[in-house]
Amino acid sequence: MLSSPPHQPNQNRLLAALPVAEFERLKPHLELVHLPLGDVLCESGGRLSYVYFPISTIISLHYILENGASSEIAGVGNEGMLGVSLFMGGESTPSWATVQTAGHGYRLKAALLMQEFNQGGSVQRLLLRYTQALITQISQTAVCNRHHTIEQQLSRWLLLTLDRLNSEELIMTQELIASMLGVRREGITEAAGKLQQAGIIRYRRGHITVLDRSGLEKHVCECYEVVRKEFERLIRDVGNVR
Amino acid sequence: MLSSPPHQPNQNRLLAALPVAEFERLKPHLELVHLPLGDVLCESGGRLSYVYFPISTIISLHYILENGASSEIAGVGNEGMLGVSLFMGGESTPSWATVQTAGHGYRLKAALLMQEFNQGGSVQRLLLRYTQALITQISQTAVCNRHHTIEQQLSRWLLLTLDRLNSEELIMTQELIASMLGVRREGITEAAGKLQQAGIIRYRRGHITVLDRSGLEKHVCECYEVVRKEFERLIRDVGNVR
DNA sequence: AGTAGTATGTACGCTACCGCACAAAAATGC
DNA sequence: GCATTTTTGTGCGGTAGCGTACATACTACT
Repeated sequence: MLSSPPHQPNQNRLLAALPVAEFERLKPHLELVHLPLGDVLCESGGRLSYVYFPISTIISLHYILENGASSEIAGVGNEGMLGVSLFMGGESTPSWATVQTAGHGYRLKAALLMQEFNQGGSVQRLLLRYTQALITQISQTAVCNRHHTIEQQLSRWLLLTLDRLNSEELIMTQELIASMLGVRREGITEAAGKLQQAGIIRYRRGHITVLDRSGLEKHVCECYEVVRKEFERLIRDVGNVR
Repeated sequence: MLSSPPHQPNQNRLLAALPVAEFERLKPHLELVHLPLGDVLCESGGRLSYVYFPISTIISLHYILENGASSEIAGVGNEGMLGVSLFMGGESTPSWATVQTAGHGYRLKAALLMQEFNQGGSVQRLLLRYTQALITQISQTAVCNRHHTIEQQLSRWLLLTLDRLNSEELIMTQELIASMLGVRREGITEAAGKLQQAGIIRYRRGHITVLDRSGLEKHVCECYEVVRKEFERLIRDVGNVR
């Protein structure tokens, strides 16, 4: 691996949406970190000492059931942050947070975020709007789990993941995708096989390349678009908030 | 129907959890309303002019898909409120809100709630904690949809509904329950039949009576308990918030 | 180059749930 | 009381996805 690409806090869309004054105030406290695949940032019921603003990493929020089964409820990429339960007042959640795609992000001491949040104003407004977008994502996951096929769900998941990366290629085994969607690995093999035969994706041992994004958009269920639009609506420049 | 039972704002646990000063300030503005079954309080993308604090009514938050299929993502009873999107800053959500159980509740002009919320302090803290509990409920619904049987989900749904009512009897057709859970009506007939044979419930045309609550608790998946505990933890007296 | 380990492909029987069709029973209205 | 409507019961073929088992192929290590 050659030298890392340059990272800047404003590559996180949430941070970038902050007014200049607040952004500059937070900036000196933002610490660039690399998050390796599979890293557990928060266990069920655990407390975060930092909040994370992904740049090139994706963090998965998921549940693990008593029988060992698991499901992702939402993902967090450069459009968002990990740690909303802090300012929501619960301090912990029953979900887990693990690194789904290795990469960089900025972290910020929880206490500092709370300090900003409690001043009200733009930071608070923005974080709450982001949280609402997260609620939409979780809700849509619930509905999609109920009514759509694995192939549709895989398409949704791929598009959402793609939107969070600048690349067309994801480092991701079928096993891992399966555990995100809460289905069998074989189910992903089959669905991915269909997408590959349609010329939409190509994959090889842990690497999935999307060849035809618009083809994927034709395969996906409505859930993708609902989530995407809601993020667009809710986390544009906070100055636009009436 | 004889005279209605007396209703008091503090029968809503969220209102009851407010400090006295804030409660008294809101009280004169709370308006008792009766909500009939099926009433649509908010369509997808619509805005609320009031927020609602259920007493004996239950409001269902649900999605309707393009193909007409639907699923509940969460319910709102006397433990909560309808309208979190207002203070979350989004003003609308892609979900619908309809009355699942007819009954009474208090409503409050959206502007007045916003005024209280924006003062920060206890009201804000409590509402955000409630919103986090709502997120847990939605998340657990997503996971439950994926991994548990109709019988388990029905049990979960019955218990959550019972907790919101003072009665052991729900006015509810199997058709309606099916559309909440996003499954076929026949699936509910079958699952309910099993519960009836086990002596746990009894039903007749739109009335379901729970005979053996602890039996139901043995049938249910873990999802019920996770949601219940999280509500307990998050919306006890707001004075307990550290 | 050979080997161990990991990732993917495939097959087969099984189950939960679906979609549909229709019968039976209970409530409602006239 | 009788007809209509609504709700619930039941049956049947179809299917998506599961659990299991095992084969194949790619990668990495020595």
